[in-house]
Amino acid sequence: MLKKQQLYHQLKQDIQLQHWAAGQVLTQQQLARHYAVSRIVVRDAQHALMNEGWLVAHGKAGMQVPGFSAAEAEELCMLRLQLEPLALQHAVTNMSFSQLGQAEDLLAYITASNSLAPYQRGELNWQFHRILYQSCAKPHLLRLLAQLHQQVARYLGYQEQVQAYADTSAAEHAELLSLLRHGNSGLAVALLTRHIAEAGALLVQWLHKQQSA
Amino acid sequence: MLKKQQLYHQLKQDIQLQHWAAGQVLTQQQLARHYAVSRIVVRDAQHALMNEGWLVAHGKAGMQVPGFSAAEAEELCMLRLQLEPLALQHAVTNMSFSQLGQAEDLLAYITASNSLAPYQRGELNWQFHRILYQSCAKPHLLRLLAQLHQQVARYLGYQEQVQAYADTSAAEHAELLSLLRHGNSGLAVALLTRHIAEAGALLVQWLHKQQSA
DNA sequence: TTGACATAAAATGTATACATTTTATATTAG
DNA sequence: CTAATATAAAATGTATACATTTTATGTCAA
Repeated sequence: MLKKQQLYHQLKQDIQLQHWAAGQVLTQQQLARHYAVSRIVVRDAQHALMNEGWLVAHGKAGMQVPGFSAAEAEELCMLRLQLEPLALQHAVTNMSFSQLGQAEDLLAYITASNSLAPYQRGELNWQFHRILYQSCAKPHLLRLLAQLHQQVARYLGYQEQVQAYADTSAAEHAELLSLLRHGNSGLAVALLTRHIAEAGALLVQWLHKQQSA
Repeated sequence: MLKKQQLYHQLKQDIQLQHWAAGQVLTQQQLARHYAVSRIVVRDAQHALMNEGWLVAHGKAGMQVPGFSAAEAEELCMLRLQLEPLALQHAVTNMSFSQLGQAEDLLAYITASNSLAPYQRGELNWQFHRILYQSCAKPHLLRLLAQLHQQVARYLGYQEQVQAYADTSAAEHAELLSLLRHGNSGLAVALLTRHIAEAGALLVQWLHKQQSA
């Protein structure tokens, strides 16, 4: 049941795994034949993925698989940098210990599971951040951030070094939680800012190297 | 032809004109019967409007017409405040005189047409701002801003005082263009910030009065 | 009366069929 | 040979029909 969700996830995964190459134009019929579902389902999945940046409109017919660019990654990182510290700032005043606990559980789970696909790791990472921002009580801000992370996620399958960075990231996450638990919100926001900038810089740098190779 | 676009605009307008009241749940069948189109078309229009905040998901079936709240307006304004000065900052370095000219033409048109519906006025206002931001070369930022303005637009039909504020707004727009034309980007960004904050404060204040009445 | 359960009604998801638009192909006039 | 145009192929938009899920209704036992 719920073929729409199924196809949505399948198609997203296949794009990430480069089963459909960047630049390729995917038509409704093509996908409907390939996945053996009706075009209606394909249409819905395509629209959903377009809203999340996994596909881009291509003239009148078909949708195109977008490529990767350092400039885009840099833009996405800049937007995160502009919005996430703000979210945390508004969230700290209402944050509960139960939320901190949730975040700690998730962090423990992430560090424990050492064989995650980049996609899953990215998703869990976003869930961790979202727990921290949740209590900011700004639904639109949270929605924009969710979108941004969706689009960043597109790059994660690409980024081999995620593994190497995972330890640093987890350590910073732990420190962030510690600062929040002790009510040191100023330092927490500063650390978060540095954390996002760092991850973004690594990704952008890596993309530049790829591009020149 | 293109019934989808037609229904999309019609439904959006009918929501803004409160033909469909806030809180009401709109089902596919209901709308399909009312507008005499197929449910497929309704589905597409509903999804598009949901992505823009004109409708919100309502459990498993139907979509709900959202209400208005000062808190939401304040949030939207805060996000504009956080992102638009940034967009202008990145845009000024690449801005061309032809773009400034476009903006001036649009401003002249807006001030000349004195009998615009709130909806049209809001749309033109966004187009003016977008011209200024265009050359920032940050497609995702521009997309987020377009979304934000879409959602702010929902409040414009509501705001009677828009007429009174129109003159102030136009004057500030003119001053903004003047500053940009003379390369005074620092002051331009500062003015833009004040401009957005001002408009937001007025709207929020007005909503609070409405709420208490 | 209340609550659980069976049943009917209604709404949405999905597939197929048809209409329209777009795109590619081939043909012909210049 | 080029360019414009007519024509065929393919893709999307839209409507209808069917399947599944959800929601409301009503009955019956405790």
